[in-house]
Amino acid sequence: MYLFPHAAPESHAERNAADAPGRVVGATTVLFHEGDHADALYEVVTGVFRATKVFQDGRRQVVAFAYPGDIIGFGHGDAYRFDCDALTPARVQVTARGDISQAMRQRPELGEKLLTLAAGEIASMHELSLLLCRKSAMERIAGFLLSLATRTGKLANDQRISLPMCRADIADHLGLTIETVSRNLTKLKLRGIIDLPGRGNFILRDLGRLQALAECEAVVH
Amino acid sequence: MYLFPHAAPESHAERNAADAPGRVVGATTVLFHEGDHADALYEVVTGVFRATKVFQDGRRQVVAFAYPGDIIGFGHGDAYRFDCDALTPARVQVTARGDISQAMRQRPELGEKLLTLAAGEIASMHELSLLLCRKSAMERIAGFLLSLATRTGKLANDQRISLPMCRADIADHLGLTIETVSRNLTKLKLRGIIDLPGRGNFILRDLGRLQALAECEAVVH
DNA sequence: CGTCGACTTGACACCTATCAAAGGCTGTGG
DNA sequence: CCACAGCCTTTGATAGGTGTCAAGTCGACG
Repeated sequence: MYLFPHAAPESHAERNAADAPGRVVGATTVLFHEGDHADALYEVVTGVFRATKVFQDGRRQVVAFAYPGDIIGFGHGDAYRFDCDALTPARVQVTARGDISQAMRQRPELGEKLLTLAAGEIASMHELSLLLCRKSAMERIAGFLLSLATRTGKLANDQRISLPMCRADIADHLGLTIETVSRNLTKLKLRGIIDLPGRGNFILRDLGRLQALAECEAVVH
Repeated sequence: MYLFPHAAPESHAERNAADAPGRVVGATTVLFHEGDHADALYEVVTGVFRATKVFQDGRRQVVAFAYPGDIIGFGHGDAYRFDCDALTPARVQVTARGDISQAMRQRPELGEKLLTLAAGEIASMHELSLLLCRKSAMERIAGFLLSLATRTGKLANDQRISLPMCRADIADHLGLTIETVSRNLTKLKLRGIIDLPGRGNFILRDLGRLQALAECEAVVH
């Protein structure tokens, strides 16, 4: 289940005996800030994380949402390129970079595994760029909801799916505004394609029509 | 200079004795199609390649342009996820996946190098998603021109920079239309920020103002 | 010189951003 | 338990940007 079950010694500075299955963090906990020395990889065990890039003029982009099984920390040089914090209470497996290099020398097959994981990250970034190139807001939002359903393993009708991110996060992820996101979600609800039973959730009602709106294969990973 | 100088035996099916520094291909040569069995990595030595994803409804996205030093073929599973062809005459170093696995077992440090390259690919996909999230067409186009200047090592005024892709490629890369790309390039020319001396080239005239346009919105009609 | 494709330019409609205000949920304090 | 404050979300009106359709220009090539 874990990427490096033995790679990180208990004596590591960021560990303590209590968090055996990984480090436990609360919602809003910051894993790292842009510019921090990029010295670790994080494997999400439970919960959802958010990676955000803030521009000088105050605009924001949510580069990615990380779900259990995702690795956070690829694609940075010496310093992290964006901020990362937890949207929900969560658990992460932290592995120092040095430990990874060492482990790879001892277990060469680990390199291939890591490369596969990095390839998965590249694939999901491809998916995001495909989403962002869609011209209409409805296509992007439909595609986004489908990717959430897929990643949570609930790609079926009448499943309650968690929506841990706020409208602003969705908007900044898709290059839209809060209002446009809200309007289109309402439209989907009025058409009977989804339900919005309360904050933080939605329910798929007509998967087929949602896929038709997204109008492409909704393959994530 | 090359990633795997010894990894691929001369007897490999896709090799012949004539292409010592890599395989030579002409413009419009197709490296692979979407759906092909993904059995190789390609390192661009010279020339420019284009990775395109075509949707059922005929719309197209140019996922990436690959310049010398870039690796093509990360981020696919068993089958390639998009098409890839050459925009110019080019040379590529082809390495079979099997050779890579084998080489990694023999030289563990190669795994780290590959991982670094994959990280670079992830970083450039992040850049693309940042571009695509910009709301205005001018910001995206300015950012795209700057990335071209950077990648060709000509990030300075009065340098002639090759623009091997057509307007449609740029448009499909940035989620815009041909007309919008054309109009904004013309606007940049009228403002004296770039020159368009002929097809397939542009010249940076005012790097500072182009960077200002890419970073934030300063629209003067 | 003529044809063809790529590019440019123009007119208009639609979609989305923007500005504004109201509604609803949540947590806190009385 | 209720009232209130604050934030998130929804909804409305408007304007501007970009897509769409259409025509015209430029350059390459036979």
